[in-house]
Amino acid sequence: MVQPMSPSLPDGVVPVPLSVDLVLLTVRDDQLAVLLVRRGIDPYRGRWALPGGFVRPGEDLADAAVRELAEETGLRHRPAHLEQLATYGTPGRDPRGHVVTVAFLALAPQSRAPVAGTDAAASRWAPLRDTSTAELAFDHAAILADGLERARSKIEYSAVATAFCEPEFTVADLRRIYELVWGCRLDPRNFHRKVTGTAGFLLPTGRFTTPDSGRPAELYRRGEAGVLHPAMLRPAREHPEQKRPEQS
Amino acid sequence: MVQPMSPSLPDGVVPVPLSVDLVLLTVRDDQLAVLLVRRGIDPYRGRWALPGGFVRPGEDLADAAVRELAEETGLRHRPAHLEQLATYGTPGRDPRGHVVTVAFLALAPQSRAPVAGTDAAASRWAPLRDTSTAELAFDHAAILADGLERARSKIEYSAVATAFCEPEFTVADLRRIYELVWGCRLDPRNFHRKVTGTAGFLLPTGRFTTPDSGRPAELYRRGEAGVLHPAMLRPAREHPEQKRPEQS
DNA sequence: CCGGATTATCGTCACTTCGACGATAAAAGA
DNA sequence: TCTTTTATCGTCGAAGTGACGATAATCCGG
Repeated sequence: MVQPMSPSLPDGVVPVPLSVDLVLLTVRDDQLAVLLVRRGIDPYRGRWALPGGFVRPGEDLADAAVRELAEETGLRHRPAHLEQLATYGTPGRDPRGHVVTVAFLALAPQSRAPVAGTDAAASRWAPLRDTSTAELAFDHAAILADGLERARSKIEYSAVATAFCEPEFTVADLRRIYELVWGCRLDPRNFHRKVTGTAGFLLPTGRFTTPDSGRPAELYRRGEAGVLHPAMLRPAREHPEQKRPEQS
Repeated sequence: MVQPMSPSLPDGVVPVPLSVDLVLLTVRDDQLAVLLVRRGIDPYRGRWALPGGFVRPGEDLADAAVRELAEETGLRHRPAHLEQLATYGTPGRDPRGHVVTVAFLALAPQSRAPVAGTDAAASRWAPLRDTSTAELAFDHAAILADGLERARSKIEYSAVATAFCEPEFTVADLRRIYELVWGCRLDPRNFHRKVTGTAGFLLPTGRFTTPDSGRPAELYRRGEAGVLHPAMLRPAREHPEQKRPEQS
């Protein structure tokens, strides 16, 4: 019996189909939105799902996520932020058998995330406030909920909220991100004090916006600081009911 | 052509061997320690590694982690805390080919984690302060580092540090956990104020220890609160050099 | 029984940060 | 000029924290 150069796997190991799925969030039309694709094949044909697909042999997980995103939605750019979310392997989550999926959370500004490439009907930005997540394929509603919760908690203590912003943005732009992700209103004066007072968070450019109304605001770029210390405090929910920010 | 009852996978999907690995931490002999097992087969035969093994068909990931822990080390109890850490799938991390592993972080008190069952030489508690992680098999040194960092950050804002403790413990016991996990000294008075002042963190039992020296301390149980708000603050490192707590 | 040693617990105080909110600045438009 | 709008700066009390003094409750050795 010939031994291969590299040791072989133990007997009885049953490999499993492994996929990646993405929760890609952006802010679009003053709403937090998630990218969905319409499934063209069974199971769940015609249903909306998170973009994703199967990992190829020898492919890194994050690479597979970026590749699937490009293939399914034609997005050219890497998302501004990409991190692993969790792995879902509960038996029965896929009717085709024991399929395990590694979910990623991605954040991108609207300018880097136009939906083009494949046909427009196959993918869309779903605003989160009025999307019924119950209709998503597989366990994607749960994955989306986990991704949202990760995003909500992560902007508390890190600077990833800038991943939603264009390269240059105002303090009000950033505040709107926090308000939409958290679903609450923030005091403009305290928010301004917090973000401009944290060393390394924002880099002033010296240039200003020319708004239709109101005083011009200074433009900033992301700073080097990856963490916020102390953390930005999410206002406590007074009531269990979801508080939404008002639309302008 | 006969269609099966459940839809089949697309052509070209190559399944991947999927394993689970555990970073099981405990406090033992006044030191933070991780459970390691000695590999009996190639690759890395004879090297120390994190406990783990391959996921069986139709098996849930967390179940696989608990099963492997029981099989390899004879631990009878579920760890007091078990959470998914991350999934590692970089090509080349396993010389046998493209093996993807889902890592878990587990915390347990020493009383629930004696190493027995299989032979003693096959598993051991490795104290973290003087263990060379460079000798671990596969990419387990990186997984261990990620698990440690997760534990360090998670005890800041959650009550999982009590997972290291016996059912009843003193404030000093809990403080020692924080000191060992963070590798620093904490002020006993401020720590006491913090943990007893956070509603729902600790439940007083009314009973007391009978120590060899010093005033008796009250015994507490874990409370219902899963989160600490505001968070317990980890002292800032003044210097990049690692500060270790002194031994008694 | 009386200090000393040891550890637990309570108090104090200066400092920082935060939430609430008033005041001012810089633009557009009437 | 006056109002509107938005951005930015200031102020004040409440709460949390780090540093550390004071007290309490147990040992042990005289």
